[in-house]
Amino acid sequence: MERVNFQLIEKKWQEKFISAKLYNKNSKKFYCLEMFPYPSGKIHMGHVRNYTIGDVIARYKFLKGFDVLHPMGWDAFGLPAENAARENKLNPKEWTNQNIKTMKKQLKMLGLSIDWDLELSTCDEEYYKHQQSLFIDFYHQGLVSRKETYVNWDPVEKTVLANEQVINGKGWRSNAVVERKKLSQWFFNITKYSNELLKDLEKLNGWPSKVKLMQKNWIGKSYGCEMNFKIKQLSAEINIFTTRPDTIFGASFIALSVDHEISKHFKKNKEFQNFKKECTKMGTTEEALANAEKLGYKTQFTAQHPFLENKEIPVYFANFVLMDYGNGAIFGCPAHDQRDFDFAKKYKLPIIKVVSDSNNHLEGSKMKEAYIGSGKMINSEFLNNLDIIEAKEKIIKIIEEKKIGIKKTLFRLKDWGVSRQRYWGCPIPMIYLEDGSVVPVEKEELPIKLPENIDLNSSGNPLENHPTWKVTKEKKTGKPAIRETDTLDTFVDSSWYFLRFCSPKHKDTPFDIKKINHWMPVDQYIGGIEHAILHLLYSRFFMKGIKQCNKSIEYSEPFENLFTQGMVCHETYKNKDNEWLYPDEVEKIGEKKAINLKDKSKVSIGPSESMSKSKKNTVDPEKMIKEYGADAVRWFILSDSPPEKDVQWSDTGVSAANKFLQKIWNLNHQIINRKTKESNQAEEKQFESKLELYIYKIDSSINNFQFNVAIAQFYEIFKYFRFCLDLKIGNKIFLHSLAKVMKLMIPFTPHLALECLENLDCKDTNKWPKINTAVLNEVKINLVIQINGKTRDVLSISKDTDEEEVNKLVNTSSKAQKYLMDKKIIKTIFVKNKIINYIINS
RNA sequence: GGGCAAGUGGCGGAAUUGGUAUACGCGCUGGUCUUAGAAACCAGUGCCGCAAGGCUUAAGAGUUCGAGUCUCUUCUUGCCCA
Repeated sequence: MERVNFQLIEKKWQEKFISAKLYNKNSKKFYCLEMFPYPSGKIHMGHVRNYTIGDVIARYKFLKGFDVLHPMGWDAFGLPAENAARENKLNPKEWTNQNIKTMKKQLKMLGLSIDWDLELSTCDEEYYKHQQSLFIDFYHQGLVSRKETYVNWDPVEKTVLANEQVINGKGWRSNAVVERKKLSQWFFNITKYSNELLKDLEKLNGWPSKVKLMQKNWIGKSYGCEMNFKIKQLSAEINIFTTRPDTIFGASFIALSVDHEISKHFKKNKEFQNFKKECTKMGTTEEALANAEKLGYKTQFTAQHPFLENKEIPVYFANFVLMDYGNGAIFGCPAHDQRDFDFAKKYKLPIIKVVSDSNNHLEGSKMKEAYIGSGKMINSEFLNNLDIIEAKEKIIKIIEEKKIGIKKTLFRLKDWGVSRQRYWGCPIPMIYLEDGSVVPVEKEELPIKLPENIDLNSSGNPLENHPTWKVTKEKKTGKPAIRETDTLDTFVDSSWYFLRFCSPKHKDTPFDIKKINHWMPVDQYIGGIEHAILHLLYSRFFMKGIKQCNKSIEYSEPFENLFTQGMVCHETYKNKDNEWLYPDEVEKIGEKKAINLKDKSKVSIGPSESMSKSKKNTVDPEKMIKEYGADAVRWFILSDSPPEKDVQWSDTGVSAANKFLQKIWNLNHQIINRKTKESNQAEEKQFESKLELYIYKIDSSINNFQFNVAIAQFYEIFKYFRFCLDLKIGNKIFLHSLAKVMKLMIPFTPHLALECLENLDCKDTNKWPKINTAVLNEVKINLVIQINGKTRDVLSISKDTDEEEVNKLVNTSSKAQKYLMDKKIIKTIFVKNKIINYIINS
């Protein structure tokens, strides 16, 4: 058998793929983008899957005649570089650049059709300089502001933690109990676009509905009203917000945030101050608030119920009310809100039922939990008998008429806090003057560079600790100033990189608007589902913000089509001491049995999970490429599962891929050396039309992102080729058909396909074969004969045979006649090209 | 607790969108070749049955000439939000 040396042909073709230009044909554009990687060290199988899928699409579209933009870059800022730098005594920049070098080499080994001339890295001054410029533009447009908010504060690391860095209320690294701390932070005012971000989701027909739903829920539009409550003991009003004004007659307390302005009356109250301190020990996530024990501090104040003259409602401070929700004040209706219910139970407040639950007629005082479903209003004066939606509308109308409140729309979405007390990020281009004012730096001063000599070993903010970096002057006036020492959240870096790719070397401004208007929006964006909310939402916001700054930009949504691929999984292994083992430390000796290679002891096999370093269930792509070849790795990662679902990595699977590709190579040789004695037109025609059918199926499978189905078709095609080798088919037709199929292979296994095509002396390797739809109709189809809905025989007939003809053919089917003999046919159902079903008396 | 998605052989999965269920791959079984193994090739492989045939898409019901696909109920799993 002829065998191919994959190492050799891969090297040969990869040299031609470098800086692959898939454009300049001046035809329709196609921007194919995969989410760029974080340069963590080496590529992992998740990258292999992501970039293989992208490469199939890019190469396919190119062959289909599009001008394809297919760039790659590096999401290069971020905390791991600082941690690694501390451990390895390396500068974060060096560490990052080393990783980029390694990973770039590895990506090239996969044979991707990437135009490396467009490469960018977010930690390059040439990139972040423009990001600082965008920040200043946003600032001038009112899209950036500085606000005081609560953050998760790690008292040991002396830094702010993101929500995902808080694990069980403790810092992920220090393990210290996280505190709630008020800090002045920079924000992007993403909430200014809440409505557009929600509304424009409807335009995104090429997005998975799952992702759109997640974004919709995240933005969380709801409506309710503001309402004023008079405080009896003060000449003051409390302005509350509620989404359930219909439950006003069930109100039994008012709960305030400890930061509500009423708290000024308790400045000297020790008990209250202790309570307030207690509240700061809680995290800020919604989940933390929901799960925490509800605590309150009762004030001496009471509020007048707006509709019940004789009713006064006690006022509490409560730990579950935050200033940034509504106005830091709510009214509590225990019967119909679980948090309020918990609170009322604890402080023995009345529980008044105002919505009837038709299945459960319990008194409020006997309820075990809040009822939050729908129903008719009860105990609610003029709202009685309305359902809750009608009641809500009616009460808001009355509140507005009485001028004690106003209808309001509320979004769950909060402004995007971007300040990070970190070194390895984009410096925020703002300065603080001595008079207390905060101003942006002049654009000609950009980039504000990170200092090279930095101490990362002390706690606190490294830029703040730097002896000289923050000391500066205002350019215009020469007045002394202090730089902002926080850096930007790395999500900012990835919120506009897709724009920079359109003109990555553009000097004076972040991008060449003409280029953007040509290439944008991204026609196909491909990445992990884990970015369904934040990255994609921030990028959508940036696109809208950038459009606000540059009116000549023609697009307000960055990603036309989105594909979210599943993860790569592998079994997990543990040794007898319950420690994780890597797959290559283990030998499998059966389906569910494995031994430790080191000492032959028993290994327990755990469930297959998403590959992660912590569970050591990873395989090294580079090793796999060296062992089986890049084409086999690409082939396997696409073949085993639909791309949107998780895939199980299997060594036997990739080895099978390698064997199959060898067989294709061998078959190519067989066909080149094939000699035909005679040819038969009918057989040739059948051969050609069947191939057309396969080509058609592969084409539509690629279009539908069903790469696993496309690959199954290839297996069938080559099986069919082998079957036809001995038929009376002229070799010219064979060679021509083979070349066609090898072209279809280019997106999947570019090295092998191009090498074979070269051997076949095929010149136009940049064109997808044209599908001959006329031939498709000449293929024989299978028509099923059913009797009483059960399949009894199958007819192989030409397309569009009519009922009369089919009936005649049924008469020749002995299998069918067995059931039809001596029986009366009551009814016949005939569906052209599909089925004939006879209903008989049985 | 709410929302969404999904459940098909030993395993990964396919099914022209209501028309032959189990394509294709892995694994397994038998055979050819070989001193032997590996590789390669050929055949078989949902379940019951010697066979004819019957049964089968998480479970149950319904609509239909016909349901993996549509509707309802139940169960299970995954993801997101709480």
